Amino acid sequence: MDEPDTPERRGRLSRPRVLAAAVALVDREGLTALTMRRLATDLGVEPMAIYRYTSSKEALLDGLVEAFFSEVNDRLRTTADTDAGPSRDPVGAPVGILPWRAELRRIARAFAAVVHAHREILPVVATRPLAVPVARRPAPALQLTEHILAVLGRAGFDDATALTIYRAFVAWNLGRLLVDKRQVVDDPDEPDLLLRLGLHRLPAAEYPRLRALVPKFAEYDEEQELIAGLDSLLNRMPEPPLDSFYDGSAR
Amino acid sequence: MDEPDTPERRGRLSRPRVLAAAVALVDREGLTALTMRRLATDLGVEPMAIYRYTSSKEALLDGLVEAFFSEVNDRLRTTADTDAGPSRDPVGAPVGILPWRAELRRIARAFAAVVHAHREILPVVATRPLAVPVARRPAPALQLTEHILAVLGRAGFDDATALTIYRAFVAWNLGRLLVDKRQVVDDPDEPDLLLRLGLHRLPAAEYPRLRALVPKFAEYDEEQELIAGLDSLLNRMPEPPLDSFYDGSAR
DNA sequence: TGGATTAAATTTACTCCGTATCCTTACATC
DNA sequence: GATGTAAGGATACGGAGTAAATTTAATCCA
Repeated sequence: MDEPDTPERRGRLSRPRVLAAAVALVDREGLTALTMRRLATDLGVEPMAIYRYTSSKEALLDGLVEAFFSEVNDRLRTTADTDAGPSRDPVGAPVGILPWRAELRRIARAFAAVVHAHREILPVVATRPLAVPVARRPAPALQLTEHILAVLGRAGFDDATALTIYRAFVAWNLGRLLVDKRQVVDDPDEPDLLLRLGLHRLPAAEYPRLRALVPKFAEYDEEQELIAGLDSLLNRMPEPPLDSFYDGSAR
Repeated sequence: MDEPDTPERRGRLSRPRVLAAAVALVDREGLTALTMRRLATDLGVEPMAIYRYTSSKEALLDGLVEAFFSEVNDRLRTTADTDAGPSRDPVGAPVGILPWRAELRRIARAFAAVVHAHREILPVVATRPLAVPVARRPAPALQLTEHILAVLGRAGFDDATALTIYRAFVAWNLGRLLVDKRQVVDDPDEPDLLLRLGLHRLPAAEYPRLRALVPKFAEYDEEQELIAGLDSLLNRMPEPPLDSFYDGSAR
């Protein structure tokens, strides 16, 4: 009523724009800053306008998951670990080229990279599937699942084994990242290491080992442990009956 | 002002009582039902009364984590998988008796059992540590960590390896349970399997493998996969230099 | 015994959140 | 140009978390 009706009052918004703003807001100020009202302000719009592009706040969270997996898929499409031509598969450039183990490693790395690129996205990605049935998951998430199952199928695994591998793969990735991202430090501004870790709060009598080890909690190579654990989980999977078409390196 | 001042209007509340009510409420009606006001009603008290026992709602969530790990520890104390006398250790009955692998298996099972006993606790247990520094975690959680590190120390692992095992252990347990508890079904009341799974929502053209496999998503043995994966993660850990005092069965 | 002290719980009230409902505006179409 | 429609705005309501001040009841000490 007051605004000079700038060029496009109409058509400012779109689902991608809304999701992008939501992701940006969460990245900048954390999950608790993500409110419909705040997001509307960021978009220069009244709160209710957002509801044209997402039906509720819960749906908006699923939108974050959607954006997350889109980014994972993008990364898989563009950053091939190997040299191979393009592919028909919506996910993963070098389809059918990499042996299945290597492809799963590649996916794990992409997943981790996107998690690290968005500091507070992990809790959402880890917990929303507890509330959303498979068939209603965001398309990009389904595409990645489809891709993984396709890779395992092509490698020759039967259905049951493919699912077992899939579950182990997802569980390990999620669990690892949840552990990697756990907050260790108490007050990051404190210069003294002991105080920073809040060690004075851990009585040595009750927690001797913990007290001794906490200072080392953050000293490890995340990627190395991610891949090492993944390999040990995958190595004890029964080999596919007619493997080694794409993957001659079987253990 | 109206109530007949039943025996004890004073001293009705206590931290354990508040936490128990919170757990019960979440178990009965889910996490979203847990509001300060609702919890107060359940306790027969005005909302602000709760703040004497927890400083905020976030603190209340940490209280849930506290209650959770208490229960895990209780279970470890009382349900020994083996016959051994009592122990001084606050956690785990047969201290130093079980080889480290078996003890970790026992803990994993207890953890899973408690998760399954409280349908909506997992997201809280999985994500709160992302916000709470180690030194401020609830005592029961710290006790369990201490116990695990002690077991690994006694088994002869050096600090770095013990931490690596600890991280892998926690990550696997959390990840597995998050995957186990993912919602598969769309409408549980629908008698037709296809509709129940919402398969009509998954176009076969885009998701051929997914569509074929979703009906088998829930057909697996959770405990078997939990333990199998745990074993494969642990088996590739470097053996402790002077192991085999308690654990002669090393690989 | 009886007032003072203190702990426990209530009262009141404020701000912010999600969102239902209704309304206005501008564009596309004929 | 009338009309239908889609995008966004205005208004409003109930419920959430919680700060602050207050009442109530037990405890302690004279």
